[in-house]
Amino acid sequence: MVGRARSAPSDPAAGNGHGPGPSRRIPEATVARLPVYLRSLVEAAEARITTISSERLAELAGVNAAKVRKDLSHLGSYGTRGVGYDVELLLFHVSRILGLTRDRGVVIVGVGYLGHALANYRGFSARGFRVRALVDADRAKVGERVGGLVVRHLDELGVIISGEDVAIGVVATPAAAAQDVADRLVEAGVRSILNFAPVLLTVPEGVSVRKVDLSIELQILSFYQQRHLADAVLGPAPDVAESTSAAPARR
Amino acid sequence: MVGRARSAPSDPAAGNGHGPGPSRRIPEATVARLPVYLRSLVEAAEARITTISSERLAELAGVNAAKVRKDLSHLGSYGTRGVGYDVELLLFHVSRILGLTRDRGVVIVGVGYLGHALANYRGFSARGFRVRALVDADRAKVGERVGGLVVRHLDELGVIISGEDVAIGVVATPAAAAQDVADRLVEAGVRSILNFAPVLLTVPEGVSVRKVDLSIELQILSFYQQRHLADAVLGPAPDVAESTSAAPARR
DNA sequence: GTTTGTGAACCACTTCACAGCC
DNA sequence: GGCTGTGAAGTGGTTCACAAAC
Repeated sequence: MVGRARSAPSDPAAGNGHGPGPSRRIPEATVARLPVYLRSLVEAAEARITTISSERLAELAGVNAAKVRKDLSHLGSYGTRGVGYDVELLLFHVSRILGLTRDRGVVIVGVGYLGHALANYRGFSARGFRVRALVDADRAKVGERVGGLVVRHLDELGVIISGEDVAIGVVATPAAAAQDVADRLVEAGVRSILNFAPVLLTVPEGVSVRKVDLSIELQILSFYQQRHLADAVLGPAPDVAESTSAAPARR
Repeated sequence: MVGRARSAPSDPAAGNGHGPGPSRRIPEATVARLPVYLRSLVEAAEARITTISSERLAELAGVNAAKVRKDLSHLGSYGTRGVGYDVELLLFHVSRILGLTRDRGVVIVGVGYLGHALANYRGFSARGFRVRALVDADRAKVGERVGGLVVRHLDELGVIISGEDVAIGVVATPAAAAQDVADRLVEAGVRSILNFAPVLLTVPEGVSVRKVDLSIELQILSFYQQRHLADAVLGPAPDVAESTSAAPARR
């Protein structure tokens, strides 16, 4: 999702591979899994587990153990052979790599049903994301109180972002407004955008966009469901099996 | 996300490559992009464009032209050399492959803020997804009217699913309830689940799960933002450049 | 004995580059 | 001349399998 041009072979920020500090380039696929490991580690810590093997962590995260080890090896060498990983230590390093040691301000643009849901979502604060402002283009909504915040007008975006230390912009507007909102966010200095509108946002280099599109997810499910039905009718191929992101078992 | 164990080389459902009907196995990555092409094609059709090149479609979809051609070639040979693709024809075939020619019933489980947002989301019906029922475990919410539907109790799930022709279940409950809800959906015959709860769902083989996790997306953005800041401080490597899912330009 | 960390093999996907067809 | 469809090459990611470390 977030593309990243590779840097030159001589990376000045490259670490030594086991000391503190981020080591080398972390693959995109690994980055996308770190939050999943983080969640599993938090669960383990809450269950008073102090040490965890790649095998067990893989199970909790729904991936394969070799992948866990390779992923974690990109962060440094924080495991102990014959023992496993110290949960608290790993928790700390994964958080650090993800940049979760400092809080990050979030502004939500668009206070429709989705904006309401996001403004009231508890999961954000748990990981250090603070919703600092709600903004809407509709003056009728300005002044309304939602999730402990007062809705402000879109035109104030610039002031809000510089004043409130906002790092991430969430676009929860209709498709037609999304590009304009993204432009304003970028203009105001936001370099990370989470887009819920079903449109392709165009942003300058250096700005990261991730998109969440309900309708696309349903269409993908529809494809596999249809194909599954076809298999059932025609008879599946000798070893056909459909599994899931959730079910690591691929036999 | 939706894993798919490869079938044996001798696939009985394999087509001939250009006639009607689905041809061979379509790569997962391609499936995930088809909805994006579909959206671009709808836009083109609305703009009265009758023919489109892979170049132009790539631009609209935010990918590279060779990828568009390879992706579309998996569906069959629906373009004309020297001309491009007929928009309506391609629209039809992409819809067909995705299984969007028939409507699909959706049940939303969990009528909190997110459930409300989903129940009122317009984007569903446009692609043939019909929200047929809303369900919640909280009896206080049962009977409430949301988005034109009356909330029913979770215990009625089985009856609702068989009675209303529901193909897809959307889990919009708190994390703690999600696995139980998924089990009930599967039990009732649902084979496609869209999960918004921040937990790993375990489902039997043959059931597809796709997950949408807000908090994970924010954490990924956080990683790239932090890394970006580090670059700025240390000075980027000679040809470092950060781009986006939205910006195909990778120079 | 157990479990990590990692080369090497493997696989899926992307991109190139051009033959084939309009 | 223009654009698709596709082998071939390239890239990134996964999985295997085992030596090293406890």
